[in-house]
Amino acid sequence: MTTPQSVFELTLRKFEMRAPLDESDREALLALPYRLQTVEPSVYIVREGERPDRSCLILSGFAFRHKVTLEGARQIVSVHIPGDFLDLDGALLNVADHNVQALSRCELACIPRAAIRDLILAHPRVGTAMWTETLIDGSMFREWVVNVGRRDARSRIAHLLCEFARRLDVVGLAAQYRYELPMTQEQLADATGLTPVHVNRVLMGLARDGLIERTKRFIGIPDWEALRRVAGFSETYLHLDQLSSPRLKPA
Amino acid sequence: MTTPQSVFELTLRKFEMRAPLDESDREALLALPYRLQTVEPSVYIVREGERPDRSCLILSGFAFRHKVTLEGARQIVSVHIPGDFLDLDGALLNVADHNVQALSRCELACIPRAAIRDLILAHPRVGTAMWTETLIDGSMFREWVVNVGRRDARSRIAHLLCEFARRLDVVGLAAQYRYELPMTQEQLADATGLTPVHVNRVLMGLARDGLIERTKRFIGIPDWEALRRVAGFSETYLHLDQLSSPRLKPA
DNA sequence: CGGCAAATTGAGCATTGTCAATGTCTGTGG
DNA sequence: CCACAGACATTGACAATGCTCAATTTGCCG
Repeated sequence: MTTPQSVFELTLRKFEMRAPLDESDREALLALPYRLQTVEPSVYIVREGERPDRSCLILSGFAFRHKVTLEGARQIVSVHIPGDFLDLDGALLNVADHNVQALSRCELACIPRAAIRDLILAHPRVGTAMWTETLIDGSMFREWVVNVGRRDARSRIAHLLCEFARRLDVVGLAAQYRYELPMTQEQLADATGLTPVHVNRVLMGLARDGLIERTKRFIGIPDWEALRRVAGFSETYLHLDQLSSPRLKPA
Repeated sequence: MTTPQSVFELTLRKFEMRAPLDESDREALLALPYRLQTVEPSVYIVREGERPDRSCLILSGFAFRHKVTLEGARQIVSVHIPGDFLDLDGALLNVADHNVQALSRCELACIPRAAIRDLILAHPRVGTAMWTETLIDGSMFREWVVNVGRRDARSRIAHLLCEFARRLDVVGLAAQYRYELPMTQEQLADATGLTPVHVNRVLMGLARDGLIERTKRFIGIPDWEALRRVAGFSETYLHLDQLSSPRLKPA
Protein backbone atom coordinates (compact mmCIF):
# COMPACT_ATOMS: atom_id res chain seq x y z
CA MET A 1 0.00 0.00 0.00
CA THR A 2 1.48 3.33 -0.98
CA THR A 3 1.38 6.37 1.20
CA PRO A 4 0.17 9.52 -0.56
CA GLN A 5 3.12 11.86 -0.95
CA SER A 6 0.83 14.82 -1.31
CA VAL A 7 -2.58 15.76 0.02
CA PHE A 8 -3.65 16.02 -3.61
CA GLU A 9 -2.70 12.47 -4.45
CA LEU A 10 -6.27 11.19 -4.35
CA THR A 11 -7.55 14.25 -6.14
CA LEU A 12 -5.06 13.55 -8.87
CA ARG A 13 -6.33 10.02 -9.28
CA LYS A 14 -9.89 11.24 -9.44
CA PHE A 15 -9.00 13.82 -12.05
CA GLU A 16 -7.14 11.29 -14.15
CA MET A 17 -10.28 9.23 -14.41
CA ARG A 18 -11.93 12.14 -16.18
CA ALA A 19 -9.33 12.84 -18.77
CA PRO A 20 -5.69 11.99 -19.23
CA LEU A 21 -3.20 14.43 -17.74
CA ASP A 22 0.35 14.81 -18.87
CA GLU A 23 3.36 14.84 -16.62
CA SER A 24 3.43 18.61 -16.20
CA ASP A 25 -0.29 18.64 -15.32
CA ARG A 26 0.35 16.09 -12.63
CA GLU A 27 3.31 17.95 -11.25
CA ALA A 28 1.47 21.24 -11.21
CA LEU A 29 -1.48 19.78 -9.34
CA LEU A 30 0.68 18.04 -6.78
CA ALA A 31 2.77 21.16 -6.36
CA LEU A 32 -0.21 23.34 -5.59
CA PRO A 33 0.59 25.47 -2.55
CA TYR A 34 -1.67 24.91 0.42
CA ARG A 35 -2.00 25.50 4.11
CA LEU A 36 -3.24 22.75 6.37
CA GLN A 37 -5.94 23.86 8.72
CA THR A 38 -8.01 22.09 11.33
CA VAL A 39 -11.37 23.59 12.20
CA GLU A 40 -13.70 22.66 15.02
CA PRO A 41 -17.39 21.89 14.48
CA SER A 42 -19.56 24.88 13.60
CA VAL A 43 -16.63 27.13 12.73
CA TYR A 44 -17.26 29.28 9.67
CA ILE A 45 -14.93 28.55 6.78
CA VAL A 46 -16.50 31.06 4.40
CA ARG A 47 -19.02 33.77 5.13
CA GLU A 48 -21.60 35.14 2.74
CA GLY A 49 -20.56 38.51 1.41
CA GLU A 50 -16.85 37.95 1.83
CA ARG A 51 -14.38 38.11 -1.02
CA PRO A 52 -13.04 34.60 -1.13
CA ASP A 53 -9.27 34.24 -1.00
CA ARG A 54 -8.93 30.48 -0.96
CA SER A 55 -10.62 27.17 -1.71
CA CYS A 56 -10.26 24.15 0.51
CA LEU A 57 -10.02 20.45 -0.03
CA ILE A 58 -11.54 18.41 2.78
CA LEU A 59 -9.05 15.84 4.01
CA SER A 60 -11.22 14.58 6.84
CA GLY A 61 -14.49 15.57 8.46
CA PHE A 62 -17.70 17.04 7.12
CA ALA A 63 -18.74 20.57 6.23
CA PHE A 64 -21.86 22.16 4.85
CA ARG A 65 -22.99 25.20 2.91
CA HIS A 66 -25.99 27.21 3.93
CA LYS A 67 -27.86 30.43 3.47
CA VAL A 68 -30.05 32.33 5.89
CA THR A 69 -33.18 34.15 4.75
CA LEU A 70 -33.97 37.67 5.85
CA GLU A 71 -36.49 36.19 8.28
CA GLY A 72 -33.70 34.18 9.82
CA ALA A 73 -34.58 30.73 8.51
CA ARG A 74 -31.57 28.65 7.60
CA GLN A 75 -31.33 26.33 4.61
CA ILE A 76 -28.46 23.96 4.18
CA VAL A 77 -27.78 23.61 0.47
CA SER A 78 -25.10 20.94 0.49
CA VAL A 79 -23.04 18.74 2.74
CA HIS A 80 -19.45 17.91 1.90
CA ILE A 81 -17.37 14.92 2.73
CA PRO A 82 -13.68 14.05 2.58
CA GLY A 83 -12.29 14.42 -0.91
CA ASP A 84 -14.70 17.20 -1.82
CA PHE A 85 -13.56 20.65 -2.73
CA LEU A 86 -15.19 23.35 -0.70
CA ASP A 87 -15.98 26.56 -2.39
CA LEU A 88 -14.13 26.07 -5.60
CA ASP A 89 -16.66 28.72 -6.62
CA GLY A 90 -14.55 31.13 -4.69
CA ALA A 91 -11.76 30.82 -7.20
CA LEU A 92 -13.80 32.55 -9.87
CA LEU A 93 -16.72 34.30 -8.23
CA ASN A 94 -15.90 37.61 -6.62
CA VAL A 95 -18.16 37.40 -3.64
CA ALA A 96 -19.35 34.45 -1.58
CA ASP A 97 -23.10 34.00 -1.94
CA HIS A 98 -23.38 31.54 0.94
CA ASN A 99 -21.75 30.38 4.14
CA VAL A 100 -19.57 27.34 4.60
CA GLN A 101 -19.35 25.86 8.03
CA ALA A 102 -17.68 22.82 9.55
CA LEU A 103 -20.09 20.09 10.56
CA SER A 104 -17.59 17.95 12.39
CA ARG A 105 -13.94 18.63 13.08
CA CYS A 106 -12.34 19.07 9.69
CA GLU A 107 -8.88 18.89 8.31
CA LEU A 108 -8.60 21.15 5.30
CA ALA A 109 -5.99 21.89 2.71
CA CYS A 110 -6.56 25.52 1.80
CA ILE A 111 -5.35 26.67 -1.57
CA PRO A 112 -4.94 30.35 -2.38
CA ARG A 113 -7.37 31.62 -4.97
CA ALA A 114 -4.56 32.94 -7.12
CA ALA A 115 -2.84 29.57 -7.22
CA ILE A 116 -5.98 27.92 -8.55
CA ARG A 117 -6.49 30.59 -11.14
CA ASP A 118 -2.92 30.24 -12.31
CA LEU A 119 -3.21 26.47 -12.39
CA ILE A 120 -6.30 26.38 -14.57
CA LEU A 121 -4.81 28.84 -17.05
CA ALA A 122 -1.51 27.00 -17.30
CA HIS A 123 -3.03 23.52 -17.18
CA PRO A 124 -6.45 23.57 -18.78
CA ARG A 125 -6.83 19.81 -18.45
CA VAL A 126 -6.63 20.19 -14.70
CA GLY A 127 -8.97 23.14 -14.92
CA THR A 128 -11.44 21.03 -16.82
CA ALA A 129 -11.34 18.37 -14.13
CA MET A 130 -12.00 21.03 -11.49
CA TRP A 131 -14.79 22.49 -13.55
CA THR A 132 -16.32 19.04 -13.70
CA GLU A 133 -16.15 18.95 -9.92
CA THR A 134 -18.29 22.08 -9.69
CA LEU A 135 -20.67 20.80 -12.35
CA ILE A 136 -21.34 17.74 -10.23
CA ASP A 137 -22.00 20.05 -7.29
CA GLY A 138 -24.47 21.86 -9.52
CA SER A 139 -26.18 18.61 -10.36
CA MET A 140 -26.56 17.88 -6.66
CA PHE A 141 -28.06 21.31 -6.07
CA ARG A 142 -30.63 20.57 -8.75
CA GLU A 143 -31.57 17.33 -7.09
CA TRP A 144 -31.89 19.16 -3.79
CA VAL A 145 -34.29 21.64 -5.38
CA VAL A 146 -36.37 18.66 -6.44
CA ASN A 147 -36.04 17.10 -3.01
CA VAL A 148 -37.33 20.06 -1.05
CA GLY A 149 -39.72 21.15 -3.79
CA ARG A 150 -41.50 17.96 -4.70
CA ARG A 151 -41.05 15.20 -2.17
CA ASP A 152 -42.95 14.73 1.06
CA ALA A 153 -41.11 14.64 4.36
CA ARG A 154 -40.59 10.93 4.44
CA SER A 155 -39.17 10.64 0.94
CA ARG A 156 -37.15 13.75 1.48
CA ILE A 157 -35.30 12.38 4.45
CA ALA A 158 -35.00 8.96 2.90
CA HIS A 159 -33.47 10.61 -0.15
CA LEU A 160 -30.92 12.45 1.92
CA LEU A 161 -29.95 9.23 3.67
CA CYS A 162 -29.62 7.42 0.34
CA GLU A 163 -27.43 10.17 -1.04
CA PHE A 164 -25.07 9.97 1.91
CA ALA A 165 -24.94 6.22 1.75
CA ARG A 166 -23.76 6.28 -1.84
CA ARG A 167 -21.38 9.18 -1.53
CA LEU A 168 -19.77 7.89 1.63
CA ASP A 169 -19.46 4.46 0.14
CA VAL A 170 -17.55 5.88 -2.79
CA VAL A 171 -14.90 7.37 -0.52
CA GLY A 172 -14.77 4.34 1.71
CA LEU A 173 -16.63 5.81 4.67
CA ALA A 174 -19.63 3.52 4.54
CA ALA A 175 -19.69 -0.23 4.71
CA GLN A 176 -22.70 -2.35 4.02
CA TYR A 177 -24.95 0.66 3.91
CA ARG A 178 -23.87 1.69 7.37
CA TYR A 179 -22.27 5.04 8.10
CA GLU A 180 -21.91 7.87 10.57
CA LEU A 181 -23.95 10.94 9.88
CA PRO A 182 -22.67 13.69 12.13
CA MET A 183 -25.74 15.89 11.86
CA THR A 184 -28.22 16.88 14.52
CA GLN A 185 -31.89 16.60 13.71
CA GLU A 186 -31.99 20.36 13.56
CA GLN A 187 -29.37 20.29 10.82
CA LEU A 188 -31.24 17.55 9.00
CA ALA A 189 -34.27 19.80 9.20
CA ASP A 190 -32.35 22.70 7.71
CA ALA A 191 -31.14 20.45 4.91
CA THR A 192 -34.60 19.20 4.04
CA GLY A 193 -36.70 22.31 4.59
CA LEU A 194 -38.55 20.75 7.52
CA THR A 195 -38.69 21.42 11.25
CA PRO A 196 -36.60 19.46 13.75
CA VAL A 197 -39.73 18.10 15.37
CA HIS A 198 -40.99 16.70 12.14
CA VAL A 199 -37.61 15.27 11.23
CA ASN A 200 -37.70 13.41 14.48
CA ARG A 201 -41.10 11.96 13.78
CA VAL A 202 -40.09 10.90 10.30
CA LEU A 203 -36.89 9.25 11.51
CA MET A 204 -38.85 7.39 14.15
CA GLY A 205 -41.29 6.31 11.50
CA LEU A 206 -38.59 5.08 9.14
CA ALA A 207 -37.00 3.13 11.98
CA ARG A 208 -40.33 1.70 13.10
CA ASP A 209 -40.93 0.47 9.57
CA GLY A 210 -37.53 -1.18 9.48
CA LEU A 211 -36.26 1.09 6.72
CA ILE A 212 -33.35 2.40 8.75
CA GLU A 213 -31.53 1.53 11.94
CA ARG A 214 -30.25 4.27 14.18
CA THR A 215 -27.66 4.14 16.91
CA LYS A 216 -26.39 7.52 18.02
CA ARG A 217 -25.43 9.26 14.84
CA PHE A 218 -24.96 6.03 12.95
CA ILE A 219 -27.35 5.10 10.21
CA GLY A 220 -27.83 1.61 8.88
CA ILE A 221 -29.92 0.69 5.89
CA PRO A 222 -31.01 -2.94 6.21
CA ASP A 223 -32.90 -3.00 2.93
CA TRP A 224 -31.41 -0.67 0.38
CA GLU A 225 -33.99 -1.38 -2.29
CA ALA A 226 -36.83 -0.59 0.09
CA LEU A 227 -35.35 2.72 1.20
CA ARG A 228 -34.43 3.61 -2.35
CA ARG A 229 -38.02 3.10 -3.34
CA VAL A 230 -39.35 5.25 -0.52
CA ALA A 231 -36.88 7.98 -1.45
CA GLY A 232 -37.40 7.79 -5.17
CA PHE A 233 -33.63 7.78 -5.27
CA SER A 234 -31.77 7.43 -8.52
CA GLU A 235 -28.06 8.06 -8.43
CA THR A 236 -27.61 9.44 -11.91
CA TYR A 237 -27.29 12.95 -10.55
CA LEU A 238 -24.21 12.03 -8.53
CA HIS A 239 -22.33 11.33 -11.75
CA LEU A 240 -20.45 8.63 -9.94
CA ASP A 241 -18.65 7.62 -13.09
CA GLN A 242 -16.88 10.95 -12.83
CA LEU A 243 -16.86 11.36 -9.08
CA SER A 244 -15.21 8.23 -7.80
CA SER A 245 -11.90 8.65 -6.24
CA PRO A 246 -10.41 5.19 -6.60
CA ARG A 247 -9.45 3.86 -3.23
CA LEU A 248 -6.08 2.47 -2.48
CA LYS A 249 -6.20 -1.21 -3.15
CA PRO A 250 -5.18 -3.47 -0.31
CA ALA A 251 -1.97 -5.30 -1.08
CA MET B 1 -24.93 51.03 -33.56
CA THR B 2 -22.96 48.02 -34.68
CA THR B 3 -24.50 44.83 -35.88
CA PRO B 4 -23.13 41.70 -34.26
CA GLN B 5 -21.09 39.82 -36.83
CA SER B 6 -21.44 36.62 -34.89
CA VAL B 7 -24.03 35.14 -32.61
CA PHE B 8 -21.29 35.01 -29.99
CA GLU B 9 -20.60 38.73 -30.13
CA LEU B 10 -22.51 39.49 -26.93
CA THR B 11 -21.11 36.42 -25.23
CA LEU B 12 -17.65 37.67 -26.07
CA ARG B 13 -18.35 41.02 -24.44
CA LYS B 14 -19.70 39.35 -21.35
CA PHE B 15 -16.64 37.12 -21.14
CA GLU B 16 -14.29 40.04 -21.57
CA MET B 17 -15.78 41.67 -18.50
CA ARG B 18 -14.60 38.71 -16.48
CA ALA B 19 -11.02 38.58 -17.59
CA PRO B 20 -9.07 39.96 -20.51
CA LEU B 21 -8.90 37.76 -23.58
CA ASP B 22 -6.23 37.97 -26.19
CA GLU B 23 -6.81 38.17 -29.89
CA SER B 24 -6.64 34.43 -30.45
CA ASP B 25 -9.10 33.81 -27.62
CA ARG B 26 -11.53 36.20 -29.23
CA GLU B 27 -11.13 34.65 -32.64
CA ALA B 28 -11.57 31.16 -31.31
CA LEU B 29 -14.76 32.05 -29.49
CA LEU B 30 -16.24 33.86 -32.47
CA ALA B 31 -15.24 31.02 -34.75
CA LEU B 32 -16.98 28.39 -32.68
CA PRO B 33 -18.99 26.17 -35.00
CA TYR B 34 -22.71 26.17 -34.38
CA ARG B 35 -26.01 25.25 -35.87
CA LEU B 36 -28.96 27.61 -35.63
CA GLN B 37 -32.11 25.96 -34.47
CA THR B 38 -35.59 27.20 -33.72
CA VAL B 39 -37.69 25.19 -31.33
CA GLU B 40 -41.36 25.55 -30.52
CA PRO B 41 -42.68 25.84 -26.98
CA SER B 42 -42.51 22.66 -24.91
CA VAL B 43 -40.07 20.93 -27.24
CA TYR B 44 -37.39 18.96 -25.43
CA ILE B 45 -33.88 20.25 -26.04
CA VAL B 46 -32.18 17.76 -23.74
CA ARG B 47 -33.60 14.67 -22.10
CA GLU B 48 -32.50 13.16 -18.82
CA GLY B 49 -30.39 10.10 -19.38
CA GLU B 50 -29.13 11.12 -22.80
CA ARG B 51 -25.48 11.52 -23.61
CA PRO B 52 -25.23 15.18 -24.46
CA ASP B 53 -23.68 16.05 -27.80
CA ARG B 54 -24.06 19.81 -27.80
CA SER B 55 -24.64 22.89 -25.70
CA CYS B 56 -26.85 25.75 -26.81
CA LEU B 57 -26.76 29.49 -26.46
CA ILE B 58 -30.22 31.05 -26.27
CA LEU B 59 -30.49 33.81 -28.82
CA SER B 60 -34.15 34.53 -28.16
CA GLY B 61 -36.93 32.98 -26.15
CA PHE B 62 -37.05 31.19 -22.81
CA ALA B 63 -36.25 27.66 -21.77
CA PHE B 64 -36.26 25.75 -18.51
CA ARG B 65 -34.66 22.76 -16.87
CA HIS B 66 -36.63 20.28 -14.88
CA LYS B 67 -36.66 16.88 -13.29
CA VAL B 68 -39.52 14.51 -12.66
CA THR B 69 -39.71 12.37 -9.52
CA LEU B 70 -40.55 8.71 -9.65
CA GLU B 71 -44.04 9.63 -8.45
CA GLY B 72 -44.40 11.87 -11.47
CA ALA B 73 -44.13 15.26 -9.80
CA ARG B 74 -42.24 17.79 -11.84
CA GLN B 75 -39.83 20.35 -10.43
CA ILE B 76 -38.44 23.13 -12.55
CA VAL B 77 -34.93 23.87 -11.37
CA SER B 78 -34.09 26.88 -13.50
CA VAL B 79 -35.41 29.15 -16.19
CA HIS B 80 -33.14 30.52 -18.87
CA ILE B 81 -33.33 33.71 -20.86
CA PRO B 82 -31.60 35.07 -23.95
CA GLY B 83 -27.85 35.20 -23.55
CA ASP B 84 -27.78 32.18 -21.24
CA PHE B 85 -26.00 29.00 -22.11
CA LEU B 86 -28.16 25.94 -21.86
CA ASP B 87 -26.58 22.81 -20.63
CA LEU B 88 -22.97 23.80 -20.68
CA ASP B 89 -22.90 20.93 -18.19
CA GLY B 90 -23.29 18.67 -21.17
CA ALA B 91 -19.83 19.58 -22.40
CA LEU B 92 -18.20 17.80 -19.48
CA LEU B 93 -20.75 15.53 -17.84
CA ASN B 94 -21.32 12.25 -19.60
CA VAL B 95 -25.01 11.92 -19.00
CA ALA B 96 -27.75 14.50 -18.70
CA ASP B 97 -29.23 14.46 -15.21
CA HIS B 98 -32.21 16.62 -16.10
CA ASN B 99 -34.45 17.72 -18.95
CA VAL B 100 -34.27 20.97 -20.83
CA GLN B 101 -37.39 22.19 -22.53
CA ALA B 102 -38.38 25.29 -24.46
CA LEU B 103 -40.74 27.57 -22.60
CA SER B 104 -41.50 29.88 -25.48
CA ARG B 105 -40.34 29.65 -29.06
CA CYS B 106 -36.55 29.71 -28.89
CA GLU B 107 -33.77 30.48 -31.29
CA LEU B 108 -30.71 28.55 -30.28
CA ALA B 109 -27.12 28.38 -31.41
CA CYS B 110 -26.09 24.80 -30.79
CA ILE B 111 -22.41 24.10 -30.35
CA PRO B 112 -21.01 20.59 -30.63
CA ARG B 113 -19.69 19.21 -27.38
CA ALA B 114 -16.32 18.46 -28.93
CA ALA B 115 -15.91 22.04 -30.12
CA ILE B 116 -16.41 23.34 -26.60
CA ARG B 117 -14.00 20.85 -25.14
CA ASP B 118 -11.39 21.77 -27.70
CA LEU B 119 -11.96 25.45 -27.09
CA ILE B 120 -11.45 25.30 -23.35
CA LEU B 121 -8.28 23.28 -23.68
CA ALA B 122 -6.79 25.56 -26.30
CA HIS B 123 -8.07 28.78 -24.74
CA PRO B 124 -8.22 28.39 -20.99
CA ARG B 125 -9.21 32.02 -20.51
CA VAL B 126 -12.36 31.36 -22.48
CA GLY B 127 -12.85 28.16 -20.57
CA THR B 128 -12.60 30.07 -17.33
CA ALA B 129 -15.28 32.47 -18.47
CA MET B 130 -17.53 29.55 -19.36
CA TRP B 131 -16.81 27.89 -16.07
CA THR B 132 -17.85 31.11 -14.37
CA GLU B 133 -21.10 30.90 -16.28
CA THR B 134 -21.86 27.52 -14.77
CA LEU B 135 -20.79 28.67 -11.32
CA ILE B 136 -23.37 31.43 -11.48
CA ASP B 137 -25.95 28.82 -12.50
CA GLY B 138 -24.89 26.88 -9.43
CA SER B 139 -25.38 29.93 -7.25
CA MET B 140 -28.89 30.28 -8.62
CA PHE B 141 -29.64 26.64 -7.85
CA ARG B 142 -28.55 27.23 -4.27
CA GLU B 143 -30.89 30.17 -3.97
CA TRP B 144 -33.69 28.05 -5.38
CA VAL B 145 -33.06 25.41 -2.74
CA VAL B 146 -33.49 28.15 -0.16
CA ASN B 147 -36.57 29.44 -1.95
CA VAL B 148 -38.48 26.18 -1.98
CA GLY B 149 -37.02 25.03 1.31
CA ARG B 150 -37.45 28.00 3.57
CA ARG B 151 -39.87 30.58 2.22
CA ASP B 152 -43.65 30.51 2.41
CA ALA B 153 -45.72 30.55 -0.74
CA ARG B 154 -46.07 34.30 -0.94
CA SER B 155 -42.36 35.07 -0.51
CA ARG B 156 -41.48 32.23 -2.81
CA ILE B 157 -43.45 33.59 -5.71
CA ALA B 158 -42.40 37.14 -4.96
CA HIS B 159 -38.80 35.97 -5.00
CA LEU B 160 -39.20 34.34 -8.36
CA LEU B 161 -40.72 37.51 -9.77
CA CYS B 162 -37.90 39.61 -8.35
CA GLU B 163 -35.30 37.31 -9.85
CA PHE B 164 -36.83 37.59 -13.30
CA ALA B 165 -37.14 41.34 -13.00
CA ARG B 166 -33.44 41.74 -12.36
CA ARG B 167 -32.22 39.16 -14.84
CA LEU B 168 -34.43 40.40 -17.63
CA ASP B 169 -33.46 43.97 -16.92
CA VAL B 170 -29.81 43.06 -17.33
CA VAL B 171 -30.38 41.77 -20.84
CA GLY B 172 -32.71 44.61 -21.76
CA LEU B 173 -35.95 42.63 -21.65
CA ALA B 174 -37.53 44.49 -18.77
CA ALA B 175 -38.22 48.17 -18.49
CA GLN B 176 -39.30 49.91 -15.31
CA TYR B 177 -39.81 46.62 -13.57
CA ARG B 178 -42.22 45.50 -16.23
CA TYR B 179 -41.69 42.33 -18.25
CA GLU B 180 -43.27 39.42 -19.97
CA LEU B 181 -43.18 36.15 -18.11
CA PRO B 182 -44.19 33.42 -20.53
CA MET B 183 -45.06 30.84 -17.89
CA THR B 184 -48.39 29.31 -17.05
CA GLN B 185 -49.41 29.14 -13.43
CA GLU B 186 -48.81 25.43 -13.58
CA GLN B 187 -45.21 26.09 -14.59
CA LEU B 188 -44.84 28.67 -11.86
CA ALA B 189 -46.12 26.01 -9.47
CA ASP B 190 -43.52 23.55 -10.71
CA ALA B 191 -40.82 26.16 -10.25
CA THR B 192 -41.82 26.99 -6.70
CA GLY B 193 -42.84 23.59 -5.39
CA LEU B 194 -46.47 24.64 -5.02
CA THR B 195 -49.74 23.65 -6.69
CA PRO B 196 -51.23 25.65 -9.55
CA VAL B 197 -54.28 26.44 -7.44
CA HIS B 198 -52.22 27.93 -4.69
CA VAL B 199 -50.05 29.87 -7.12
CA ASN B 200 -53.20 31.42 -8.42
CA ARG B 201 -54.34 32.46 -4.98
CA VAL B 202 -50.97 33.92 -4.13
CA LEU B 203 -50.79 35.87 -7.38
CA MET B 204 -54.28 37.22 -6.76
CA GLY B 205 -53.21 38.18 -3.27
CA LEU B 206 -50.07 39.96 -4.41
CA ALA B 207 -52.10 41.87 -6.99
CA ARG B 208 -54.81 42.74 -4.46
CA ASP B 209 -52.14 44.18 -2.17
CA GLY B 210 -50.73 46.28 -4.98
CA LEU B 211 -47.41 44.43 -4.98
CA ILE B 212 -47.68 43.36 -8.60
CA GLU B 213 -49.77 44.21 -11.64
CA ARG B 214 -50.77 41.50 -14.05
CA THR B 215 -51.99 41.76 -17.61
CA LYS B 216 -51.91 38.52 -19.51
CA ARG B 217 -48.42 37.18 -19.03
CA PHE B 218 -47.01 40.62 -18.26
CA ILE B 219 -45.84 41.42 -14.78
CA GLY B 220 -45.39 44.93 -13.45
CA ILE B 221 -43.82 45.77 -10.13
CA PRO B 222 -45.12 49.16 -8.99
CA ASP B 223 -43.10 49.25 -5.80
CA TRP B 224 -39.86 47.36 -6.10
CA GLU B 225 -38.80 47.91 -2.53
CA ALA B 226 -42.07 46.54 -1.23
CA LEU B 227 -41.91 43.38 -3.33
CA ARG B 228 -38.26 42.95 -2.53
CA ARG B 229 -39.11 43.01 1.15
CA VAL B 230 -41.90 40.48 0.78
CA ALA B 231 -39.58 38.21 -1.17
CA GLY B 232 -36.57 38.64 1.07
CA PHE B 233 -34.75 39.16 -2.21
CA SER B 234 -31.09 40.04 -2.27
CA GLU B 235 -29.38 39.92 -5.63
CA THR B 236 -25.92 38.90 -4.50
CA TYR B 237 -26.51 35.37 -5.71
CA LEU B 238 -26.98 36.53 -9.30
CA HIS B 239 -23.39 37.74 -9.37
CA LEU B 240 -24.48 40.52 -11.64
CA ASP B 241 -21.02 42.02 -11.66
CA GLN B 242 -19.99 38.93 -13.61
CA LEU B 243 -23.22 38.24 -15.42
CA SER B 244 -24.00 41.46 -17.20
CA SER B 245 -23.76 41.36 -20.89
CA PRO B 246 -23.21 45.01 -21.70
CA ARG B 247 -25.86 46.21 -24.05
CA LEU B 248 -25.09 48.04 -27.21
CA LYS B 249 -24.97 51.70 -26.39
CA PRO B 250 -27.20 53.97 -28.48
CA ALA B 251 -25.12 56.29 -30.66
C1' DC C 1 -24.90 14.79 40.61
C1' DG C 2 -25.98 19.10 38.06
C1' DG C 3 -26.11 21.26 33.60
C1' DC C 4 -26.92 21.31 28.72
C1' DA C 5 -27.69 20.07 24.23
C1' DA C 6 -30.29 17.09 21.66
C1' DA C 7 -34.07 13.95 21.09
C1' DT C 8 -38.80 12.68 21.85
C1' DT C 9 -43.66 13.19 22.50
C1' DG C 10 -48.33 15.39 22.70
C1' DA C 11 -52.02 18.57 21.40
C1' DG C 12 -53.81 21.90 18.51
C1' DC C 13 -53.41 24.66 14.46
C1' DA C 14 -52.65 26.63 9.70
C1' DT C 15 -50.60 26.75 5.40
C1' DT C 16 -51.05 24.48 1.48
C1' DG C 17 -53.02 20.58 -1.07
C1' DT C 18 -57.11 18.09 -3.24
C1' DC C 19 -61.17 17.85 -5.82
C1' DA C 20 -64.32 19.78 -8.57
C1' DA C 21 -66.85 23.34 -10.77
C1' DT C 22 -66.98 27.50 -13.36
C1' DG C 23 -65.15 31.41 -15.91
C1' DT C 24 -62.22 33.49 -19.55
C1' DC C 25 -59.67 33.91 -23.57
C1' DT C 26 -58.04 32.60 -28.13
C1' DG C 27 -58.01 30.47 -32.28
C1' DT C 28 -60.53 27.75 -35.70
C1' DG C 29 -63.91 26.08 -38.78
C1' DG C 30 -68.35 26.74 -40.62
C1' DC D 1 -69.36 36.76 -37.76
C1' DC D 2 -70.54 33.14 -34.57
C1' DA D 3 -70.25 28.64 -32.21
C1' DC D 4 -67.17 25.63 -30.21
C1' DA D 5 -63.02 23.41 -28.44
C1' DG D 6 -59.24 23.55 -25.60
C1' DA D 7 -56.04 25.53 -22.54
C1' DC D 8 -55.62 28.23 -18.76
C1' DA D 9 -57.26 30.88 -14.78
C1' DT D 10 -60.23 31.40 -10.90
C1' DT D 11 -63.03 30.11 -6.99
C1' DG D 12 -65.11 27.28 -3.20
C1' DA D 13 -65.30 23.66 0.23
C1' DC D 14 -62.77 20.52 2.66
C1' DA D 15 -58.72 17.66 4.03
C1' DA D 16 -54.03 16.83 5.54
C1' DT D 17 -49.25 17.36 5.86
C1' DG D 18 -46.25 19.53 8.47
C1' DC D 19 -45.70 23.50 11.93
C1' DT D 20 -45.96 25.63 16.67
C1' DC D 21 -45.62 25.55 21.35
C1' DA D 22 -44.46 23.30 25.25
C1' DA D 23 -43.23 19.62 28.21
C1' DT D 24 -40.38 15.68 29.19
C1' DT D 25 -36.67 12.43 28.54
C1' DT D 26 -32.11 10.96 27.23
C1' DG D 27 -27.25 11.13 26.84
C1' DC D 28 -22.99 13.27 27.72
C1' DC D 29 -19.55 15.76 30.33
C1' DG D 30 -17.28 17.81 34.05
